[in-house]
Amino acid sequence: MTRKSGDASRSTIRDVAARAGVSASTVSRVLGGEYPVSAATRGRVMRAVRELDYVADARAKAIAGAGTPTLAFVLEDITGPSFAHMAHGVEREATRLGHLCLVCSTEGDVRYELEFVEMMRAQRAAAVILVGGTADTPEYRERTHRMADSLASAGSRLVLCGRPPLDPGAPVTVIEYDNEGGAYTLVAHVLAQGHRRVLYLGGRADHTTALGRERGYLAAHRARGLDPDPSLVLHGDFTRDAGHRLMQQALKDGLEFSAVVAATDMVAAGALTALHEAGLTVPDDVSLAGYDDIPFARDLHPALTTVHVPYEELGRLAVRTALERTPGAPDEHLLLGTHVVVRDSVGPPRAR
Amino acid sequence: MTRKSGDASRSTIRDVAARAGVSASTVSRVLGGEYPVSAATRGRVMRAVRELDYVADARAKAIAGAGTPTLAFVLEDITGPSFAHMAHGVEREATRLGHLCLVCSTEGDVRYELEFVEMMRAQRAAAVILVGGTADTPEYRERTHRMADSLASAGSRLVLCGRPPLDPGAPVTVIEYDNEGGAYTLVAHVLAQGHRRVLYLGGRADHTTALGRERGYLAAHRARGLDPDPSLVLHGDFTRDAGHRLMQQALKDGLEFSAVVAATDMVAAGALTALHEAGLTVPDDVSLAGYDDIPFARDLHPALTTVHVPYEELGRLAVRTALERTPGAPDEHLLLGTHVVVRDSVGPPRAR
DNA sequence: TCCGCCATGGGAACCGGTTGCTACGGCGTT
DNA sequence: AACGCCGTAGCAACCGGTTCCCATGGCGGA
Repeated sequence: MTRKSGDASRSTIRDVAARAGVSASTVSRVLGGEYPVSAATRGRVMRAVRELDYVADARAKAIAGAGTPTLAFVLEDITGPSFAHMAHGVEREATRLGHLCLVCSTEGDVRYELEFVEMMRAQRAAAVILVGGTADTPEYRERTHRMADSLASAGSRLVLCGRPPLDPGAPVTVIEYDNEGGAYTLVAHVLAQGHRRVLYLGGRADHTTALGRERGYLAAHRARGLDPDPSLVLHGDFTRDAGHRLMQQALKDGLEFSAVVAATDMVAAGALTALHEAGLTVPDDVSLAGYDDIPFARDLHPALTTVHVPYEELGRLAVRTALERTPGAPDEHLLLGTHVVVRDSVGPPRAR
Repeated sequence: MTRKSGDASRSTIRDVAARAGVSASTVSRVLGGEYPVSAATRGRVMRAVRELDYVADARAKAIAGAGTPTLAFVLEDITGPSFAHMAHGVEREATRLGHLCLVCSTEGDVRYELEFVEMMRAQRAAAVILVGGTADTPEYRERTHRMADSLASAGSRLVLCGRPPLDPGAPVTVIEYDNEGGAYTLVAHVLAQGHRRVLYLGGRADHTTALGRERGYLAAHRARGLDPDPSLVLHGDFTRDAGHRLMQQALKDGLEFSAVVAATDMVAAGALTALHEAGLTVPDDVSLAGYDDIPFARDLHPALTTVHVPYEELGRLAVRTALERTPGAPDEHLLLGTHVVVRDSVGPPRAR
């Protein structure tokens, strides 16, 4: 059992003090660096620190007022590319600003969200960031509003990142992107090619992100004086499997359409495979578009026309905005723009 | 400024005690739930808690011995699909076991790793999990060995997840998968189709993961009595862009090969696009294989033959093994199996 | 040579909790 | 009616730090 030297499970500041022959306050000051300490004393202390391999307990520091601030983010599933990019932005900016990051995923079970936020409040997180869309229900709004109040009254802050605002009055920072606008532009582009029956492969029917995109889909139709056939909007979730399944079903049901807009690049990928499997070619037989512009999108064949969303920037802004906020200030609400990336998966409909 | 009720920035247990007309210890006991308290007292305390919207400071609890344990993981970039899946496994298992998760990403800058681990040690994390491969240098091994000792002597534990062990003697838990074996089987499969010149699109030349796969590539050749042409192994990183660039370059340089094995599905995706752009078809003109089996792989066209790695399981095992470990026990080293999933991107070479 | 100041280090209170030990009061026994 | 027990709540010590405030000692200046 000859471990380096400090084999006592954990040494405290008093152990260091004893070994250096000084008081605990002196050790604290040496480590703090702000207070004048003689070179000799500093040397003795540092040696003791090294010999004991001592690191001050961050929790004790925190409680005493010093200590690294912490920030928390909650998302549904880190595995989804858009979530991952937002998380990445959050994490990068947080560590740039010297914050630690706590993370939880809810696996889509909305009840966990409440629980997690409560834990984060107990951790005295400087901000709690809810990343990505969610199922929107009156109960959700009310619950989340309460969380926002709780957090605010504890000097913390609730941030909605990639999720629409709650009812006005909730003390929240909102960083979202123009979800509906992106879909609108994308679908307008598809319609401009001459398509009249475009299938929409949506996410869950009550999901804020899916709904926003669906609204854009509908608005683009109406703007052209078109009345979209309700039977052309299908719901699933945001996975490639959902896209695959939905597309197969639509084909099997003999739905009539000349273009497909998927709620997500992932969904589009699954749909594309189903199309291929059915012997259809894109975009000659049917056009296909996605949403998110994940790196993979250009490697599909044909390269996927999609909407670019600045996910990472979204995450960065979420933390920056929340952390730099002055307590009295009005609630911020940022709306980032999106743009469609035209690649090869959308073309004119086959002449009939 | 009429916020709910507790607009004082944060209420302490003593505030609650005062409001309920009891002592702080009583409040603690009511909240703890283990100690007998009369119904009347409990009621008064709970009311005060509700009115003040009180939550006990988790850091203070932790320092006092109660408190939620924490676990930390460090990875290069959450944005990579394989990292994301491991992270997901870690996070899920950690919360299942009632642990909080701290996360840091190093952005490939290995120096951060040390810094982060030190912070995690200060946080008294129950375990620190290093997720994914890394650049392997003598300095890295020595540094990491020291981290392991530090952590061990503080009652914590260093876990290597998806990364090979250090020199024996380092107190580490290692959960890795058969990186080399997977590559061996995959390349053997490619060679069995009759290919003799297969291009290897590798990651960074000193990266443990890239190297393991490269070893498998070489071993498979040798097992067949083949001596692979060194000019056929190219290095980049694990992104689709690297795959795209490397493939373009190889084509431009007039390298001769009938199959391509990419270090990663991402790399394969970029390579596939470059191949398409050059007017080549897969697998008729050239075969292509990847590694990782990310969900997207089957949506490439043709569907990608690749090696499946149980990433999520890897993450889960990392935390379970580390947390369930009994202090005296010998160091664990788990090696998970991989298997190749045969899809449509590998075929016999074109008859010449 | 004496005085006073400043540099330096220690003591103790405090951060916000938990918990062992003790004291008190009400109840059931005999 | 007196005794004793038990259920309940409070005091105080402690977790591991930080920091305010004060004491001490060495030095320079007059």
